[in-house]
Amino acid sequence: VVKISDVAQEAGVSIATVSRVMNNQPNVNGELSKRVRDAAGKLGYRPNGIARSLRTRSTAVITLIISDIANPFFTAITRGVEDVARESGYSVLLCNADEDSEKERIYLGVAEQSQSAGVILSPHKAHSDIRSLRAAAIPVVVIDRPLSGAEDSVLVNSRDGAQAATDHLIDSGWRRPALITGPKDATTAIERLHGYRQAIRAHGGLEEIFVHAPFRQQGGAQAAAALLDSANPPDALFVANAQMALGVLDEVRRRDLRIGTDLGLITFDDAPWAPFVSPPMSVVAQPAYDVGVQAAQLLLNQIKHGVPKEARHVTLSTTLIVRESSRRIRAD
Amino acid sequence: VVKISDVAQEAGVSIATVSRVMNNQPNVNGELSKRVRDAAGKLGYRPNGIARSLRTRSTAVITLIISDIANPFFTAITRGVEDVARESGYSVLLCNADEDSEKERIYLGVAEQSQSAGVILSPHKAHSDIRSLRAAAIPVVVIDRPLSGAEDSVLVNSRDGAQAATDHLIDSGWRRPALITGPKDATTAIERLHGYRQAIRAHGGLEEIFVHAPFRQQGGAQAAAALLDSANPPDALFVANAQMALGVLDEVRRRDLRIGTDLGLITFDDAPWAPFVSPPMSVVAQPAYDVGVQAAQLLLNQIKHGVPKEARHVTLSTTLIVRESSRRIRAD
DNA sequence: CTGAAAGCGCTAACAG
DNA sequence: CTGTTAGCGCTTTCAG
Repeated sequence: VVKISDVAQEAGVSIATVSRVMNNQPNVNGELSKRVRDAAGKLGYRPNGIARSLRTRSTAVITLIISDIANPFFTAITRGVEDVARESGYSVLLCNADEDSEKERIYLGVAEQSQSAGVILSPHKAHSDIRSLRAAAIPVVVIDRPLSGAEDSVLVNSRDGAQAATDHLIDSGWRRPALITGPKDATTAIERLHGYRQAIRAHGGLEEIFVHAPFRQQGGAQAAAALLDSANPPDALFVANAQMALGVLDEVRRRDLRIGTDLGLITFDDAPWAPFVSPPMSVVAQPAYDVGVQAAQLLLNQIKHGVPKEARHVTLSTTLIVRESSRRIRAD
Repeated sequence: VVKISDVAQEAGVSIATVSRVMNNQPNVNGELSKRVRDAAGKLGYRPNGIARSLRTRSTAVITLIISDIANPFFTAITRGVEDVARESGYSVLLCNADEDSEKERIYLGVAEQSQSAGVILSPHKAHSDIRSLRAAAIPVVVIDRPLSGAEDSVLVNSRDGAQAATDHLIDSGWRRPALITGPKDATTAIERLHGYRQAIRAHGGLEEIFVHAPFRQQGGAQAAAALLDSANPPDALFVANAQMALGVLDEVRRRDLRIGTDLGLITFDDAPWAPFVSPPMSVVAQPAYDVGVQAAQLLLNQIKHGVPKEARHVTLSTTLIVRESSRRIRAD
């Protein structure tokens, strides 16, 4: 592998000069500069980023740790952070924690040890351990699920969205709307539950029916099965994310239930396929791309101006998109 | 930040000893070892991975560069890679080249400069430049689209899959099946075109109808529009990936076409939503997870035993899954 | 404007 | 079994 001293020798200058031209610093004689570039080109010199990082204690990459790469919500976020990161010359390294605290811990470790310029984290559980990043003075912004509150965050108001969805189900004439939400220890799952409850309580005489399940297709399927098999099954389902919704759809089909007459359905997240399933799925859409954009901006800001003493929190809103799965069509 | 010498001082030993215990090397007195661990714990010492890498010229991370994070084919691959990488103690850094040669180039650069243990690449175009990785002696395996052939690869036989899909369309009674494939410079797009052509030619008297478009939802929509607006429109569509299929579905709906009577439809990739759209989508499924698994195994093998003189190529097969979108229902 | 030299934090001979 | 020491490849004062 060719290194800086090789180039220096080839060009007949010192390594300091090579370093200067490679970093486009001013104060270099034009002719020398050319000689260095030629030498570098000829030798195929590629600066060693590791060595540079060790010296400068910095890199131009930001680490994005998401909960589940198969979830369209997170992929949309990813695009958002990539778009703004790139504008500022940063690359983004994506880590898929896969709803697993252990994987998350590992990736947090590599982010730290690889001297990431900053990390955007969607914490798996409320007690993800960010301390080592703070100790290493690495900027952090938290997305989707809040952490201690001491760090910048961009969240979306799940609760209101859930309430709106539940209200909509009730207003559409469904009498026993149930909620399939995520695990008990996921903040978003709990927030969605709160919103659902508020709506149920606001209307009188309705029963709260809900079940916790993993934020996965399987989880949705099993939860739906449990609910539908119960003695007094719900007549409508509000599902807490798109992945689970797919599982629910599977279970619904297996039972030959007709959505719209036998069962109402609405889900969180406007997945790309939502308009095309049968019938078109009503959803409460999260501004995922925007979450990514704002998180990246917050992070870049920290990278430039240092970690702020006062954490900034931005909260985005959902929007209810009514298609057909939630409408009630009288069978009679 | 606390470094190795701080720990050494605290524990009253040399930095070499600290290094040894941190790396679980044998030949360390039990008592000293304990003292070091205590000191490290007390001080909150975290080894600096950058420095370590600089010294050892290696890391335990493998870089996976995919073409499009929103494409379920690639997310499935990702899982496969992660599962086997993790078993061997490697982390995987995911880079979304986003069907953009420039982004790909940048990520290739960070993989090299960050001394990645190896990279798995889904090349955007057939002439992606891998040379710097080879120069840096970084193991590479190529997936999905072939490169020069001089590197390990795991591909799937698109051509046969495409042929099978087209045959199926014809056998189902469609008379003017058209293909919507990817860009001209994408190998997979071309392979699928070849397969389509083979099928069309094998049956006599059929016209070849195809259009190239970006491997995106938008691309699918525009291609479908163009085809459907043409003087002599096709009666069936074979779409080259799941993303595009969503766009086609959109266009079909806009025109109020009934799939199954007005139009036959089949697509590459068994996306999670494929069974749930209306009507359930026939697909030719690629063994995506398996592609990831095999690629990771090949890579790990290279990392352990060095780059083989003879490149190994594995080719996986597709499987045709007939659901309803491709069946022809006589309107009369 | 250019070069010499001092490290960044860590590992790995090499002695002891 | 433990410590000393020489770098990994680069950036950056500090002199000249």
